[in-house]
Amino acid sequence: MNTETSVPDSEYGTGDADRRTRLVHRRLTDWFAEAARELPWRDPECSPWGILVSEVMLQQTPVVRVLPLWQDWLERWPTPAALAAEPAGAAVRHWGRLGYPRRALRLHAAATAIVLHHHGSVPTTREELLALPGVGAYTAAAVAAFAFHRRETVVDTNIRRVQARLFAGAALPAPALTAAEMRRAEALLPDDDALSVRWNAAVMELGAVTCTARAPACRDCPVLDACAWVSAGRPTADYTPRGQSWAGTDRQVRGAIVAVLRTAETPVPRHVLIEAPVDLAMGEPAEIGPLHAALRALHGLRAPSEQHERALAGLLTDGLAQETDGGIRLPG
DNA sequence: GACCCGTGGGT
DNA sequence: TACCCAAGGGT
Repeated sequence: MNTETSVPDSEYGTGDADRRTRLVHRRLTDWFAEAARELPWRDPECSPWGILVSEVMLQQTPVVRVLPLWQDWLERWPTPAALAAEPAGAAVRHWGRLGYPRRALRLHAAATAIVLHHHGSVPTTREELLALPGVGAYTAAAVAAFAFHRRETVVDTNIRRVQARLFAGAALPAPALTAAEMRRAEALLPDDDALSVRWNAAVMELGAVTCTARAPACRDCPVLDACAWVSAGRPTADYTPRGQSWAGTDRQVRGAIVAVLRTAETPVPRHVLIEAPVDLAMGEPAEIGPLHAALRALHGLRAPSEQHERALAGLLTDGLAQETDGGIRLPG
């Protein structure tokens, strides 16, 4: 262990945290200091806006797919004001295939709110952040902690899983976040502001790269000897997660429709979206345009146009699409 | 609390 | 192949 990156005992405080907790604090923050991935939003020069954008993009989306989009996004819209100056449809268009395009809509709305209510600067407190569209309990705490160095109880899926294993001896956390988990996370949070930020980042990182859901790399774990789950013989989870259905669902159709709208230069006639051929021949991806690629995604759906009608109606209701004289397009 | 919301890579 | 999973949020 690199003692140069080790945190002095004094920084851990002498409060009620017991010896084991302090040991885990030190092990994980030391491990993080040397093993952390160099992600651009972790750069000390990264703006709070850059961090907020990263947190929204990372909601339910792996880092590797966020990286290129985050770079493009920040170059195009380096400030909340820059994004707010554009129509919401531009945000959805440049969201690309990141998934959950409503996040782009909400990020645009958040940028607008930041301009209107915060003079264009990302607010610094958890409460203010929580009021922004698309910012929930996790994201508000994460931005307050990582952008503004505040002591916040950050609880994401990684932290939940690590703590379930390390302290509860369970393979997986409960299906939904519980009050008990929140209390445990609060109790584990180091008193010191700066250390608490590192702690949050470290636990999250451990869950992301080592203490993973599927095949945890316990060999590489810096707190292996303190892990209750390992001590218990790594018992399996006492429930089976419900899979996310997709094939044949409205979500699939919505995704295909938005994919068409995203690449369309002009409004798309309604009938093109509703009566998309379900038996469109499969072609070489390099030989077909984005429009056809999206339509191809509809292949295999037994869904009649009724489902397309429903999906489109949902998109219009959600503000992801608008109807004009010429047809359907992204919101203006 | 249950359910819905996209997309693609790993196993 | 089919299923699991990913720095969640909103209703």
